Amino acid sequence: MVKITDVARHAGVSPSTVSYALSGKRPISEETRRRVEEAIRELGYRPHAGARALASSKSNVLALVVPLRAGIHVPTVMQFAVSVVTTARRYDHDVLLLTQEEGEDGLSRVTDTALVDALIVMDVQLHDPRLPLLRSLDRPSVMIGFPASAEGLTCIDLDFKAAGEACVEHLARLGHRTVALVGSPPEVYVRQTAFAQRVVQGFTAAADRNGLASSVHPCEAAPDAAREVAERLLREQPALTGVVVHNEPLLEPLIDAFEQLGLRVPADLSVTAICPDELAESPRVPVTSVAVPSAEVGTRAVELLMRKLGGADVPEATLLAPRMTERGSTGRRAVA
Amino acid sequence: MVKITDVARHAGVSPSTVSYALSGKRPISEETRRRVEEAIRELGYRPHAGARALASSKSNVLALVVPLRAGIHVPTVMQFAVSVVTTARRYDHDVLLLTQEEGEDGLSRVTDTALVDALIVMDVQLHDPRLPLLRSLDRPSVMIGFPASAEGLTCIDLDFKAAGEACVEHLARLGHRTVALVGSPPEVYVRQTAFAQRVVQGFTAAADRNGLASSVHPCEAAPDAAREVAERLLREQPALTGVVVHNEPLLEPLIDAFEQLGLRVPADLSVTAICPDELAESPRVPVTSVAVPSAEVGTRAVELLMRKLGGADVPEATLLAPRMTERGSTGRRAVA
DNA sequence: CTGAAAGCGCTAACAG
DNA sequence: CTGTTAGCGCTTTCAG
Repeated sequence: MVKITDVARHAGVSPSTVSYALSGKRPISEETRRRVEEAIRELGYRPHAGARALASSKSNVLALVVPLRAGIHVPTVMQFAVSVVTTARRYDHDVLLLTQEEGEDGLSRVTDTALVDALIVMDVQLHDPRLPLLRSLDRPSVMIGFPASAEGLTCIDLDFKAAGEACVEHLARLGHRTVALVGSPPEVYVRQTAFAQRVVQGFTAAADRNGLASSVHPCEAAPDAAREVAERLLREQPALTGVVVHNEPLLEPLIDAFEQLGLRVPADLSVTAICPDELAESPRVPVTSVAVPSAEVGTRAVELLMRKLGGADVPEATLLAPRMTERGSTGRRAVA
Repeated sequence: MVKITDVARHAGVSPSTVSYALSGKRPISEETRRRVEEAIRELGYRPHAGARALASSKSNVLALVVPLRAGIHVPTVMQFAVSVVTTARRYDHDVLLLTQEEGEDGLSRVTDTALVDALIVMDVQLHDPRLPLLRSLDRPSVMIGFPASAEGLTCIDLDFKAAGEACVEHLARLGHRTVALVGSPPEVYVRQTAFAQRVVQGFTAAADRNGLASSVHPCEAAPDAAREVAERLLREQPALTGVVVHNEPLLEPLIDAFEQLGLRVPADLSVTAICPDELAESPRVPVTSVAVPSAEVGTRAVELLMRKLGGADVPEATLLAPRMTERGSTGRRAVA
């Protein structure tokens, strides 16, 4: 293995000069830098990560905790993870993958052993048991999602309340008077995952504000459930002309179910969704939707973390404004 | 930070004794071990990962390279990753997540810097550009999938050829005489991803062996494509009564398409698939399938790696035997 | 069965 | 602008 002393000797300088040439933490003359760089190239030198971590108290590794549980949309998690890795690399960091399963012990383990410098935690609950731990840790963290109190922590996510509102406002503008929200599976609400509830809040508030009749339906992510909820909606709200779907796997089955029940989208029924853009684009009738911007959330989360690692202050809460794209699934309410 | 010397002092022993108590690399008296363990507990000691890595030349971290490209089934990748992390933890290892995007440089970076002890590489191509690198690396690796030559490397995957055969044998046993394979998107074949081609080989060989008429249809993973290919199949092979689907996202849309074309499954058409079990279970008609056992592959990959890290020899190729589960989508051919 | 001590390879004062 | 040097915290000979 070629080490820093080898490079130093080869370049005719001291090890510290090589180190500084690499880190840029002190000025190096043009000529010296050139010689060092050449020696590094010629010898194929790579600093030893462990030695670096030991000497500098920085591992340049971030931990990413991914959820496993029911009701989370796997491709979204994956896209998020990839975006975290990609962005972390731009800041010369790597990413250690942890599962939710390891729980709080996992978090303290990787921080206490100095394996990682900072943490990104996904799928945060309103009263997440990890909150006290994250507060007490000496290392910075960023949470995806919003707990009941973000005091002393840093959170980021799509503004799901505004997303719910945006969908309803859009439907209201198109003249719809009766709307329904088909939401996440019941267990998601029971766990008090903030984002699901915030969609409901936004949906309901906007409906009330606009004088729309509205109802909310948590729903399992199975095709049968789609059929069921579609039937129930038509039975209970015959005047229904606008639907907001916040349940990724259900989007297509639900549209199918409505069409099989004789409703044309968007002629008879306008459908909007809160979901990743790719998903909204794929159904036969592309769906007007508010994007769940996983990649952007991942990028921004890493950026926040980097600023914290740099000692900067960052806002406790970062809400990404919803971005709605009109596609073919919404239209003006047909006047009876 | 509490360090090993603190623990040693607290327990009235030397640092090396603490180290050995922790690693078990030399015998420790009952009494001493007790005192050390208590000191560790009382002080909340955690060994510094970097210091360990430096002193022992072992980071206890594995790299996992995940693919990003089109045509791969994201939930499968995710499930695999989770199983790798979970299994790695059982062996006291962590997992560093790398994207395919980083390419060969990424691999050499994490090994040269001694960030990781070993590598797991997914989505291996027949003539994967990373093969020479993996061979030259001084650290063990395991590849998911099979390249043209596994000489000097270690590979593991489902035996896709046998899987293709199993599907056809099953259909043949049920009396079907004309079968078709709806395969992965064309780009997957173009990239020469071995698994896709091996399914074709197995499918074709078994069909020929059983005297069945057969055809193969690579297919985009879009619902429209499902409709198209369904129509084409019926047009070109009117006698078709058995279909093998090796294209996860297409499974449901394809069944829908057949049914919309007036074919009942399994009364008129038997459908089998090669896909994760969860996917086969979810359609209205649960699908007889050969499981793509991502979790098992992940577990086994880590186990292979651990054996290699332990200096043991492992087979170059590990083919997991296909496991078929009969569900509702296949039946005896109706005699005309 | 245990201890002393020499590094592992790098960073960051400190000194010039 | 550069060099010297003292650690960072742990593992592992070597010695007993």
